[in-house]
Amino acid sequence: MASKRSSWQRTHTCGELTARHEGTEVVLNGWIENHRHHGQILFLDLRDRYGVTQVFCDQEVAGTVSGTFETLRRLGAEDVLSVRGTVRRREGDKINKNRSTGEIELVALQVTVLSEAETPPFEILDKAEANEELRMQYRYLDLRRRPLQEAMQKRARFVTAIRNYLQDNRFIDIETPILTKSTPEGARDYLVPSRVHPGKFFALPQSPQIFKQLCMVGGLDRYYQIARCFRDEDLRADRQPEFTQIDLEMSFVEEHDVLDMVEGMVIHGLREGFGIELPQPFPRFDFFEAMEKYGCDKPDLRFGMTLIDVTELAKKSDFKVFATAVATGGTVRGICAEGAAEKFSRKGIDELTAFVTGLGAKGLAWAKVTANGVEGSIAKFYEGDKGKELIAAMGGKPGDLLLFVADQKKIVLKALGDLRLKVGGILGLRDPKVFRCCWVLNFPMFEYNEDKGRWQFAHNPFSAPVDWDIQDFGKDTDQIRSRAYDFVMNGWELGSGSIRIHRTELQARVFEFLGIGKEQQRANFGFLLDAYKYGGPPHGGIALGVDRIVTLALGREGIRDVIAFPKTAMAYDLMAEAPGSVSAEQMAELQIVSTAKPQP
RNA sequence: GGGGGCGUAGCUCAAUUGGUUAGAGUACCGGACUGUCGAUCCGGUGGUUGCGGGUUCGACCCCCGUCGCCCUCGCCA
Repeated sequence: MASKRSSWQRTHTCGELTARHEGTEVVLNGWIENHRHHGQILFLDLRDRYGVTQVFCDQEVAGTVSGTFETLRRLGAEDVLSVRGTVRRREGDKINKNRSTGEIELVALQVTVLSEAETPPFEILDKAEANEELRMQYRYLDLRRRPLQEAMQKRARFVTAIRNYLQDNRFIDIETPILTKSTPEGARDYLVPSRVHPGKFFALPQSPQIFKQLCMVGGLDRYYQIARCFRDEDLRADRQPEFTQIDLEMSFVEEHDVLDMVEGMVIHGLREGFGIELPQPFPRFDFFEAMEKYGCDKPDLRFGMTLIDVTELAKKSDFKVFATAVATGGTVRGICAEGAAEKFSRKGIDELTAFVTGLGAKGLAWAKVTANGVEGSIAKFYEGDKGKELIAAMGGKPGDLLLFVADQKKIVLKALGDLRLKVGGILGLRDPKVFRCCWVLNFPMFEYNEDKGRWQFAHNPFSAPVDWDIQDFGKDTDQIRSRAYDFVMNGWELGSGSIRIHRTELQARVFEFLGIGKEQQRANFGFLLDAYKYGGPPHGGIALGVDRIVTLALGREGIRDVIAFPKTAMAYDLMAEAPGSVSAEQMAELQIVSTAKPQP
């Protein structure tokens, strides 16, 4: 092995040399991170993926090849270097305690300049000082920064752990088409023109959904894929036009089979990938339960402060706002912020009030719990026993802050759900180093689209209803539940799945109910409906967003921070300058004409 | 598609609210320096103030348009 190594090639990495290598002769390769010149001696910090090692050079050291000092003297940041030298132990205050390699340095004997670098457009520092636009344009330089290196390494470790777990559980890694068919439901598709079928287009998959279900019909029994998905919608900090899912599907299962399997997978993946230990089991909430307790369908379980219904108490209240809300069919609910009375001044509460009114609430009623009762905006309506009754209902104790919203239920849940997160954030209860997972089950099957004036899928066209034998989807439509579930961590929706409809007849009736006619069914999903005619097994699965999981696990700002080559919010690749123009010949070959106005 | 923020030296920012030669730190270049570790000290190079137009005696600053980046609502079955 050693004989195959060229003289300039590294024997060690920049992260592994320690005091036990003292006296050995080694070769390191890496980038110059920093250089410090002192006349007769100089120091360099040499960086690679594994760490940073200080290189020392003295004009007069025995064994130094002539010219070594002069070469190092003229080099600068980001030049790529091979250094042969001797490992020397550092003593006393020469030790750098901030580095794993800080107890040694490499005394340079001979150097080879592997590549000289122009002054980079921004400095390669752990803390990103250059703006993100510039860093995306020179992403290959940004990738040299330790936070990105860490993200890429841990992401890979996480994905590998997931693969191992699924492999060990008899899942088969199956590739599904990237060139597939557009379906009008759901997100906007990315399209690819076909040359040999002029005027026809492939679509890039929004997810491998249909194909994984066909894998079940195909008897593959347990499928998984680390799958790239594409959606042409406007972007956010947590959305990219292409993103990665852990996609899986299982045959002959019920909800708990999928949930148990995925729970084990997530625990294994976060442990192996990031050293995170998740508390088990993950609580499982019914959709309506989650809405009632947390005011949202993706509860952040890092703290309590659940929504409490005080409608019964409000009914008999002298406080008109409460009484009126109840009398007009509304509800009154509140949250109890433990020990928060001191932390919110009148001005602070005014800000919370502005926050909830911005969400559609008419106002925010508040009360600080004291030893004697309550004080605050509603105190005069809650003197004596009434106040004690309210405090008891809210589970309050002296020093707590009670916040109430009275309105129609939908508004109350939204306002308090968001307020809970905001107050929790202000009180420091949303620690990014704490991780709490849960499941939300039995989502409504349909939701009413006001604009289009019709019902549509709330989740996924293939999710089975809780009641297999349901006959009429038009009756109490908003009460119909599907066997859909979401995986949630720290208030982020990280995965979504369901038990599927595996019977042609039921699937056809769901489509019909939504006004998707026979012809359209055939055109869009014909092959899936056909497949079920030939024996589709009961099955279900889930897809989890890899980018979001990694972002959360590493405590990063957005998913761009864990994607090697991300795009901007305008779905543009600043580095590759994609999308770009194509030649008239290419357009002609595809029989495509652009109607876009030429850009100056 | 709507709302908000930002755009000044390679990079990060400032410029007394419209005033005369647009500054600082850092990077870079040169010099000094035998123990630094974001070295220090001395000196130097570096500007189409995103772009186009307008108002004004005078514009980084005000107005209109435009481009780009970020956040957000809509959207994302």
